[in-house]
Amino acid sequence: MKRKVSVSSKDVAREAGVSQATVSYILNDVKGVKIRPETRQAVLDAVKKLNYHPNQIARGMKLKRAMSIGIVTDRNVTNFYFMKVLEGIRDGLQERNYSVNLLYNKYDSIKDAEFIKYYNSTRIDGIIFAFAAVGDEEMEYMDSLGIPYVIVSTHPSGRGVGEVCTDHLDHIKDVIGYFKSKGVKNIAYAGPVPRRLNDGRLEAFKNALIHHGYDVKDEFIVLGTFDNNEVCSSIIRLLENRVCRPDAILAASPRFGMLTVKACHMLDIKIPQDIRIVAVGSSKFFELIHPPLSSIELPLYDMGFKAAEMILKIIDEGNIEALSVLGSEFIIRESS
Amino acid sequence: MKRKVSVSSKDVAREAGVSQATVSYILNDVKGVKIRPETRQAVLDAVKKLNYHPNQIARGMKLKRAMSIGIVTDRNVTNFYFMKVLEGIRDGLQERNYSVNLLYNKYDSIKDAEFIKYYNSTRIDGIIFAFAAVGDEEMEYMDSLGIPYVIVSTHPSGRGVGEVCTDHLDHIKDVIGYFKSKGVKNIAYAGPVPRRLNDGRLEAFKNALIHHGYDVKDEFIVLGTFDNNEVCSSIIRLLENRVCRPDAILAASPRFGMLTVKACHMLDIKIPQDIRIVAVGSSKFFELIHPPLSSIELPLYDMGFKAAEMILKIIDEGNIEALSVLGSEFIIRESS
DNA sequence: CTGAAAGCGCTAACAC
DNA sequence: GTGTTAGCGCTTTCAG
Repeated sequence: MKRKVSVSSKDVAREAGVSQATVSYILNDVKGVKIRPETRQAVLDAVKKLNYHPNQIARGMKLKRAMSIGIVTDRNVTNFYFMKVLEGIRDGLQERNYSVNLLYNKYDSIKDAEFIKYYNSTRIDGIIFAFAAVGDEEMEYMDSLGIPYVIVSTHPSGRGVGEVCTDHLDHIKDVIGYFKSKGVKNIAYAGPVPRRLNDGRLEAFKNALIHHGYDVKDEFIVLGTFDNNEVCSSIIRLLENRVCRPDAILAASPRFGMLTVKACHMLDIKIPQDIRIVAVGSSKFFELIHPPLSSIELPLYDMGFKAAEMILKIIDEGNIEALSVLGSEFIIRESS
Repeated sequence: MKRKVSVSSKDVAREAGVSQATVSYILNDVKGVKIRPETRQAVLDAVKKLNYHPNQIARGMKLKRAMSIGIVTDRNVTNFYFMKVLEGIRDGLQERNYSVNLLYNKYDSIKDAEFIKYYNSTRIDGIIFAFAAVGDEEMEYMDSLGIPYVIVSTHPSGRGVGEVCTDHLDHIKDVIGYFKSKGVKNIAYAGPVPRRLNDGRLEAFKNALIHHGYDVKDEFIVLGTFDNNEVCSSIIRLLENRVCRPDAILAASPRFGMLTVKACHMLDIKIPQDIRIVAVGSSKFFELIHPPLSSIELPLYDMGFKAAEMILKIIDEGNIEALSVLGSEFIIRESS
């Protein structure tokens, strides 16, 4: 399918009786160039009359910019997190007329990763990693090539630059405090087996227990896998513990939160009467179950928006902003 | 931040001792041009040595192609549907080296919709609407401009071209048949108030009832809004009906499925002993609740992949393929 | 088989 | 204030 014959700035220039340069000056509001009002008006009229749209590809070529940012994610990312962050990214980039180019994080060697190729071939000007597993090796490689990038993550890498994350772990203390205020005696933890060194959830939990004067008991910590059934069984085992059953559980992710509720349903344990549950993280399904699940909500949209601002700043100015930490919020629903 | 000085095809040509044209021929595998093996090898070596990557922006300019497809969605789309379709689209486009440009479906007048602007300024070569509300007006406008587009939707527009959808409604008959085989007497329906003429869910339900010899009873049809609490209350009212309680429910969407289960939990109704539930649609949360929810699963990934193929075909050949209908599948879990 | 050269639509010195 | 002009990096006739 052929594109309609496109009208170029040359056509506009001819129509308005000025030069191409003048058209460019006016349309891009170039500073330091003064244009007579009637000239400007003539050009604007011509633009409208001819229905002219600057060819961004040509513009990009001249400026050596793609006007596009690659957003890379792992394929198995929690949809909700990613979509929400994406919304923020989108809006942040949109303000500056950058577009979102969706990429996946799949490669054998970083050298032939898709996002590297895209950068090298000028299809994107920078990269935002949204909940993608980026290791030191990757970051060093990108640094060595001078590729602008920003990481948005729940587990900051600790590099302290080009990164946006959240203080959700700090709120675990609030949750434990809340449990305590409700007279809870035994608090359990259900979360994934830590797969990264900087996954601080379990540690934050333990510290919060100690902070509030609870003992840390290993039998109240269940670490689960990718397999939902396995996780569910583990939680059931925890809850069937006859000696001493926990009367509160902190679930380290939305998935573990849902599965904890599921386990309770299976055992006919009443929430929150028999057990209180709070999940770390956001999901729109928390409201769709009974009872609605309390949680530490992440500022996902804002994280995306901030990441967009950051990457553009890096591209424009070359200086990398410090780690940006945005605030999470402990939302009490009916499960706690 | 400045890009590293880029190496161009000119550099490669010089290095290999050939002309730019030859480099282009070799790298693009231009048919009808025979290259001597040693020349080809020399160029390939030079490419590797200089770490050359063709500038896609320049290429796009010459070819009058952005090598990018705009994916537009409503902002409030069900994440899971969209993400799954997106995966398919992504893989389909990737094969042909097209990239995914994410756009939102927000505008006052179609004339200044973002996706129109993107097309006009050569940032995208075509559009895939993924679960976005596109009306006749929009389609006519795009047709008049000759903009290539494809619609992926659960409710086909009936135009019969440039569209991919699924036969999930046909499986409603299977669900009712399944209920019947289990000795179910009263089947209820819970779904959203139809907002589009081509939303055939309720009608498919009624037809399926009749087909299997059930009566259509209005008091067993609950139509809900965006408000989850309202919907839940409506379903509870349905279930508290003393005269005659349904012993099976077809939920017309994942959200309604979840809310139906929630209502049962609130009333302590046992699933599937007291009531059987099946939802229309896909969600990864069906496995995270108790009991796991049976459903008619949509071929989301394949729909996306197909849409990608279709849009590229339209762009390349200008001819629009007929409506493509992909198969859904009734999956029995524990709730039915 | 390979090279020279034109030009896609735009921006940005540099002239006037 | 506005016009002239030289490319950006690529593809593609057209010559040889």
